Amino acid sequence: MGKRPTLMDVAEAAGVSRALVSIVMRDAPGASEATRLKVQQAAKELGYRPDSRARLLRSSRTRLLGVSFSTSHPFHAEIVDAAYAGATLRGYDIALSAVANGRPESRAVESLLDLGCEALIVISPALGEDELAGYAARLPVVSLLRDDVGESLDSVSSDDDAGIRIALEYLTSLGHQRIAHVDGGDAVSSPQRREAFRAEMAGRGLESRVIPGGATEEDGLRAGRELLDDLPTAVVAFNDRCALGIWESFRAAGLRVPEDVSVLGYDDSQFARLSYVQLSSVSQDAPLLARAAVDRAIDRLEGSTPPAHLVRTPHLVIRNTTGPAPK
Amino acid sequence: MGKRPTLMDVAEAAGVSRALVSIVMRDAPGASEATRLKVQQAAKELGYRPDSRARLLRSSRTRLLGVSFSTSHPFHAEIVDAAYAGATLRGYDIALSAVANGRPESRAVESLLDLGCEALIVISPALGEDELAGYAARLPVVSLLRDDVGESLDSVSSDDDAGIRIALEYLTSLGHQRIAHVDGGDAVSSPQRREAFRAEMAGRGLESRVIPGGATEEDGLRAGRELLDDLPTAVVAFNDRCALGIWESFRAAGLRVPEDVSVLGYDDSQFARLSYVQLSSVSQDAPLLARAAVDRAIDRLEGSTPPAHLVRTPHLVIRNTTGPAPK
DNA sequence: TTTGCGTCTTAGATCGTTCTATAGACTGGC
DNA sequence: GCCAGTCTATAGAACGATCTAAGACGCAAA
Repeated sequence: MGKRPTLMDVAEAAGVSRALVSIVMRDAPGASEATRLKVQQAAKELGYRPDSRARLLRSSRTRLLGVSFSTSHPFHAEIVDAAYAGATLRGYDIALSAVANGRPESRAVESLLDLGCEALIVISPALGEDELAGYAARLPVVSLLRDDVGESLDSVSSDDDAGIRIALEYLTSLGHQRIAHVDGGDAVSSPQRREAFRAEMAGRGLESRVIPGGATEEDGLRAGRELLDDLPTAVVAFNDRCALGIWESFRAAGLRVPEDVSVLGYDDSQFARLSYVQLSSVSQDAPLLARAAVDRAIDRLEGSTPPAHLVRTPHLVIRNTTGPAPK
Repeated sequence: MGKRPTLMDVAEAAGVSRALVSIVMRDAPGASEATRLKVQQAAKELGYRPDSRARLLRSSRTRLLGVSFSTSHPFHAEIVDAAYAGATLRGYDIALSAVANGRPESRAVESLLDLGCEALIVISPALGEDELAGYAARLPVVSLLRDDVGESLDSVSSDDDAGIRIALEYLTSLGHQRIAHVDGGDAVSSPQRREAFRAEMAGRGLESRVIPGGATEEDGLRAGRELLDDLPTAVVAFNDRCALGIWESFRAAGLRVPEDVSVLGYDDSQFARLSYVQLSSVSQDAPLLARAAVDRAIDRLEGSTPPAHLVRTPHLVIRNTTGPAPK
């Protein structure tokens, strides 16, 4: 297990100075084509890789974006995926830190800070507004999927009001009047969507019915059973997983979806897209949100724009679980 | 956006030298209780956090374990979760790198290398044996969930032969004779499980039937439809997601599970555990595997044990999708 | 007073980079 | 044939920590 080669080793092998090797490795101007080749050759032979710790330490810019995500939320993985793409496109790199069992968000964020990230993207932060502001005083922080984070942070989120509105426009246009909402319990965007549902229903002169739910299939299942007593013609779920639970409870009761009752999800997650599921859903478009968050972080870093709260409008993806209201 | 405070700043604030602050921050011997308190106080007031880049650069040991995982595989998230726990328990930290869309495994691994990780844990590596060996020549590499990686790497995997054997022991004990296997297509452990199935069935004097499948619900759905023509009494799926697809296809055809046909999954993933799913499954116990991989990496690092191939025996989790063979 | 020996503290080198300033080596214009 | 201007190459100081070796101090023994 030999030591890894350093700039110095390459310099000696190529018969030039350290600085010149550095110049070549960074593709910086100041080296002739001939020496460039010679150095690159030597570097390749030694299997040299620049030590990012040393590199990051010296250069004031690290070009590192920190992303904290949760292992228990598959949706986050889609975002991480898109964030990588967006960052490399703009010449930045991404450092990942997970919120896991026994590893609180604060720990995840701090480890990113120690790594020397220049900006932070926190997905669905559960931290308090004060703590977030504390971090935001030191570097640009973008909250993804949550917007009530105070004025010192950026946020990129999806317009829940619009999402619910679109959903209800669609359902009422299909003739639905008795529409229920299964909420997300104590999940992050739950209150927002619940209130949007109430307001929107009221605006249409319809009676709103809200059942306590949650973010998982289990929660949906429970809520769905509760709905059976007095079946609505359509249900708007807090998210897709919840919708699947609701659907399952209907199925178990011998009801057909969408003939007897329509079920609409939220998130347009991979679950919704499965060929045998084909759940109609309100799409937040994770990749788009991720790109927006990355761009926001970099813009804050490079320009001196003030924090902004970006809101994207979701759109409807109609599949097989919604249809005309039963007569 | 003020600069982050350094050791020097703390030293000045506390009226001592840099080195002393370093000693206090590391809890190293060589400082009196009085100065300790004074320094800690000053550090807290300035909001000082040691710069891990500088720290890592100087000290030869980084105590950093690199973990590469895939964003598209929810199962990996469970492993990452457990890996964090295992590493902190032994005083190590974890650096994460994802293989994502447009970010190949080699890139993920190299970024971990640049970060200064002392050992690597690669989950279900898709890299060639040669490339893996190349990395293994420089630092301990543990392959998780794949064991055909050559002699220079460690591997921690689950005994697929035993898993399939346990599954068939169980099913035959319930009276099943006509058992089909839906394989994983070109997924990593697929050939292993397929051959184990063939061998085990042959050993029992039963005719084995193998249907090409895959790792997702879609694949299961397709395979399940194929099975309908000549229905077996039990199906062993490549994994849980595949099993769910199979189940779904049976359901669509009006068949009851497990009364008409038993369906057995593999992985005991979160999907299998869902209350309305309750899929019987062969459990690989992700947390256990993750812990084993972390321990393996650290042992290699600290002792000078040679690479080993650890194999854990999976166990059966019986839920509601398997039952006695129909008469 | 000097020496010796802990304990506490410090200056200075070091890790592998990047960056600034400067030294040489050419060109070309007059 | 000399000076300005460009290009290439180098030395040496950062970056923010750790680590080694040696200095300052107090106190007991010679």
